[in-house]
Amino acid sequence: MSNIYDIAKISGVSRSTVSRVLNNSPNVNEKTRRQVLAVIEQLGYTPNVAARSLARRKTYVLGIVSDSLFTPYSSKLAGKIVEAVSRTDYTTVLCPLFPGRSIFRTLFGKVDGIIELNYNSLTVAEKQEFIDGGIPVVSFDNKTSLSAITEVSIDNYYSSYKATEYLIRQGHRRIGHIYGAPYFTFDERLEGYRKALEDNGLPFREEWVMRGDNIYRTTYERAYQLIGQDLTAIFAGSDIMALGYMKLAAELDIRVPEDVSIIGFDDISNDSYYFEENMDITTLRQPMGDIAGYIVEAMLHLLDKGEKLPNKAFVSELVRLTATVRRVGATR
Amino acid sequence: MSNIYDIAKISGVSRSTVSRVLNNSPNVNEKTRRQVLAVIEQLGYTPNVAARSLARRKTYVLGIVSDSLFTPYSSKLAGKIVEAVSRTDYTTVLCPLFPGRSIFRTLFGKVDGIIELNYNSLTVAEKQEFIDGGIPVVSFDNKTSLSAITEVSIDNYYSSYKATEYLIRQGHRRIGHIYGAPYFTFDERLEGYRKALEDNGLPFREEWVMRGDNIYRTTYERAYQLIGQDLTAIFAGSDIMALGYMKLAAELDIRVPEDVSIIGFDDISNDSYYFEENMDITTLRQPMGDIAGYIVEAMLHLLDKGEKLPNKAFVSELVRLTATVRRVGATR
DNA sequence: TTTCCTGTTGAGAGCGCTCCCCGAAATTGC
DNA sequence: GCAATTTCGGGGAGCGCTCTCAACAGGAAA
Repeated sequence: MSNIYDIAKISGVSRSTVSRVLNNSPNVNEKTRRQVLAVIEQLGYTPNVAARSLARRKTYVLGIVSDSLFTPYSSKLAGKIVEAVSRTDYTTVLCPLFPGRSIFRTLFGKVDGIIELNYNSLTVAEKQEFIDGGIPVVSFDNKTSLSAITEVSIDNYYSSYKATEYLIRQGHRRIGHIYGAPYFTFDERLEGYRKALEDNGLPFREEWVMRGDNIYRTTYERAYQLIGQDLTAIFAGSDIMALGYMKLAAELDIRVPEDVSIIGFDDISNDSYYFEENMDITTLRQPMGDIAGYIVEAMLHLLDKGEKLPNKAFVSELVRLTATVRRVGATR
Repeated sequence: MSNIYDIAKISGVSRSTVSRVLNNSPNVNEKTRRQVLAVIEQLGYTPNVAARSLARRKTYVLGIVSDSLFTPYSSKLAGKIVEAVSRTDYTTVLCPLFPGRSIFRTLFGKVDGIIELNYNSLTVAEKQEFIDGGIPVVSFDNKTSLSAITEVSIDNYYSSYKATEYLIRQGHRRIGHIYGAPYFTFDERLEGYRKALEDNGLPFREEWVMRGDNIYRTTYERAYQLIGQDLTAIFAGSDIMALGYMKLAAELDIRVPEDVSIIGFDDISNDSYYFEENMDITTLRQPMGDIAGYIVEAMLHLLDKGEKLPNKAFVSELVRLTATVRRVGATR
């Protein structure tokens, strides 16, 4: 491994100049810069991270904290974040949460910033501890309203509004909803549904809203409540509930989408081994790449400029899944 | 953040002694050690990783390389590995594979060791490059037979043997198999099945082996081949194929396990949102925790002692999944 | 008593980089 | 043509640690 001295010697400048080139300082002659750059390229030199960290008193590590990192949804987002971060000077480290041990103590001095992925992975007190310790926090899917934190989320309300409106535009008048669980995500989805009906002069009817629990099986078992209502469309708070409903529909020879149109939420088509190719369902897909990009951007702003980017809620994209959906082909 | 000087000053010794305590060197008086330790504990001091790395010329980072890290199976294993590593002095970093950029060049100098997760995530040449560069490699589910690499895998052969034997013990005589794809994993599973039959005096019959492709839908479509054979049990090369078979069986009013017993492979019950509670199926579950543990142990041996631990193949555990299987309750 | 251990401790140098400060060279203004 | 700037490059110190080497007790051996 070559170091900054080698580069300096070969290119005939001092190590200070090399350092300036590395950190593209403006105070270096264009010719000198090119010279040094050439040598760096030729030797395949990369700055030693440890030395740099030590000198700059920064770790260049971002911690990704999540209480359920290895679920399909989280891991997909985590993957995108890792990828986005790897294009910067930073690296990421996934921090499993160990009960009992203070997360702040384990991480303080080891990371420059914290990215929190799932709802309430960290308590408000823990987040505050990081902020007080000078470690910026960016949260996904959390609503703590700590002013120092950039909060990134899904615009459940507007996404649901759009979905419902889409159904209305298709001519549907009797649209049901499957509510997930008393949790802000599902509340917002319900609200979007309600508002869209209202804005389009359609009544919101309690008996058209099935109170579910975001579980496939239970939804299937209780979906008869909705069947009797003679609905022409269902907007489900999540894909798994949409699938639960569809299972019952299939048994009753109710065809989708001929007899009833379905819109789900979250796009699990890539996660489920079980997704049927002959299904025809529309879902709201989160723009994971954009979300990850914004999370990282917000973190860099906090880190480099000490400046908070505004909170942002991403609107999900309405996508139709038909026989063309791809399935995870993994062996196991 | 306090440093080694602070600790030294407060406990009235030199920083060398503190360093010795930190690295529990034997050459330090028991009383002094306790004194220093007390101060460390009191101040909540943690050694600066960057400084240590710089001085020791080690990064204390292990790279996890995988071409499909964020699939349920891989991420589960990755999670266990991250957890196991976090109990050591090392940390892990997930390395997304960027086509075009040499993985060696991106990682050299940044990691002390490489853990390769999926089959052929790295080419043999790439692995060799790491080894030549002094970076040890531990591979999961790879069979390159590079002598420097500790290869950890599933004992597909013996696991399948056990599963088939289990069926035979249950009294089954007409046992079919669903083969996944021309890939060593499935070849070994087929072999185990064949050998178990043979050892128990049962004939291996080509028409009882369905040549599948490890895809749910396709398996469902082709499973009729097996139905006509009047089999009493099926050993499927993977759970998704088992499920595909079961779908057809259900349509034909063939009950599981009353009419036909099924054993799958890999235990996707925790991954699939769709797993039915009223299913009754047996599967071969990989001992992920043990596997991760051994991978990390092997890596530490390579790192600390420069000594390769033997390759190891883990036998899967035969588990019966019934209504009690837990489903991932995640919202999305 | 002197010498030699052995156990324990301290001091120095250095890991590879950044950043501050200062001087030399190049450029500008008069 | 000379002084005043500006631009550019070099050297020193230091980030927090480890590691080698030397030193210094105090006890055992001679």
